[in-house]
Amino acid sequence: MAAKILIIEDDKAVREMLCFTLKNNGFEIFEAEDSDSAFDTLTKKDINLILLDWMLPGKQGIEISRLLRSSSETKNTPIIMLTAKSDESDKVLGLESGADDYITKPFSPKELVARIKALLRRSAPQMDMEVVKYGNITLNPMTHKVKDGENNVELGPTEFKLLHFFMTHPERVYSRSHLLDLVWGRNIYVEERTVDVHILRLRKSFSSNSAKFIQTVRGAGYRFSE
Amino acid sequence: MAAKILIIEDDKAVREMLCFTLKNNGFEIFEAEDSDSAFDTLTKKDINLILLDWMLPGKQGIEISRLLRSSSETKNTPIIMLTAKSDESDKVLGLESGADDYITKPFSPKELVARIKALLRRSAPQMDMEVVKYGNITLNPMTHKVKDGENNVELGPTEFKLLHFFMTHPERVYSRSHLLDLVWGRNIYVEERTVDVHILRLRKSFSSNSAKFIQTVRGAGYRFSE
DNA sequence: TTAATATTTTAATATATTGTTAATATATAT
DNA sequence: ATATATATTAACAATATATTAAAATATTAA
Repeated sequence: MAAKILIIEDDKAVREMLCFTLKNNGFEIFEAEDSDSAFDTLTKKDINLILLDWMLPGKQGIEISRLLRSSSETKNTPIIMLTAKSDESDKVLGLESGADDYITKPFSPKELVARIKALLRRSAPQMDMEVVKYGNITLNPMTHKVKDGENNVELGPTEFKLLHFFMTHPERVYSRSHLLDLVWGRNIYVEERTVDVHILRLRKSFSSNSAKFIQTVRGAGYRFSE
Repeated sequence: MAAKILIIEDDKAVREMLCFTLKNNGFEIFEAEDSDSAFDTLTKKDINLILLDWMLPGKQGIEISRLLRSSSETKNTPIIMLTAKSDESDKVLGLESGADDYITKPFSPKELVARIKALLRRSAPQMDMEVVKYGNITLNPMTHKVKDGENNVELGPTEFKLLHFFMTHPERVYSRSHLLDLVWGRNIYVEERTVDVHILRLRKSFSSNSAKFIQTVRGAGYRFSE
């Protein structure tokens, strides 16, 4: 199934160029030239990724980005910012306002497509809203609740994401740096040992019977498995 | 085994800073201040990643990048470009000429290390992720699990690597020093007798029926065979 | 906004596991 | 029987992970 991409860009020429490139690469494209039509499309269509021009008239770019991040509907939809040439402070602002990646005009179609694919790949697990069960553990991504048998388990956001990742990717071993990439995100740079602490907290949150699923594989990383 | 990184940078101060940072993070560093010494090192050493200053005198940066990409030896070696502050057109040029990532000066050591690790991870051989079977033994590199019939077998990192090597290279005798090279890694010095101990531990981990595959070839080394 | 609160990250330290060596025992070949 | 190679054992060195606590960030509520 082709991923659905929404392009928010006021310049018609740029919009059509993007549209052409991305359709050629097998994506399904929706276009919006301003905030209103963007949110209109977002409520009607199930958009997988947003390409957002940072330079929309009247500081709309940053506003849209923040709105997208605060709405539960679009909270996890990846955003790629299109920035005009090399204003570094804009990039920082953009990433801080919730964009997942940025790309600077002019950019090569190849790079754009590569970044889109990378982002879609990365966001795939988070888009999963199915209830997941493993042993006595039940995790409900919709309600954001976790149960260990009959007991509710309180987890911080990171522990929740980590557990969700493990439960949707059981059995195989992930190194600390893989986990940072896959759970924390790719433009985040933290120490590898940080993972250990979150693993510890996850283990502490569960009964020993359930905690035993969270396994250390010495020299390799961690694994969620029986 | 430490990854080998080649730094190509004409400014001695920058080079030494990079060298210091990266050595502190456990990488093995080689330095070159121009194209010639760079290619000299590349032919002699088995370099895993290249840090290339884009701003080398006389457009050398782009030339080196293209040369690296056209030589079969270095075609797949990841390159990170060091660009001076935010010249966007250079970035595009750089990525198109074959660099895998770029980082803009000034950058934080943490970010640099994170990018290097991410790139090494991506270029790391995914090849030996196949499940291997021999007799009753099953080894799964993805899950890092080993079974002897129905029983799970717990192995330390070195025993795991040694068994994996044997299972993917059966029927042939390997001397102790050959095994040290191939399983432990090159330029690591340990006593040959160390191999014996790991062989012993491997044998102890399995039922006698499976352990018999791990065979001593007197005067020659060890062999994994029926 | 600011203060209060919660969470994440880092760093320091403790603990556990694994790796290496060396000493000794056992086996094999001549 | 002797020399040589491998197996076994056990000590301890080197590494990796677990744990704790404090500092840095982010979030929430007033």
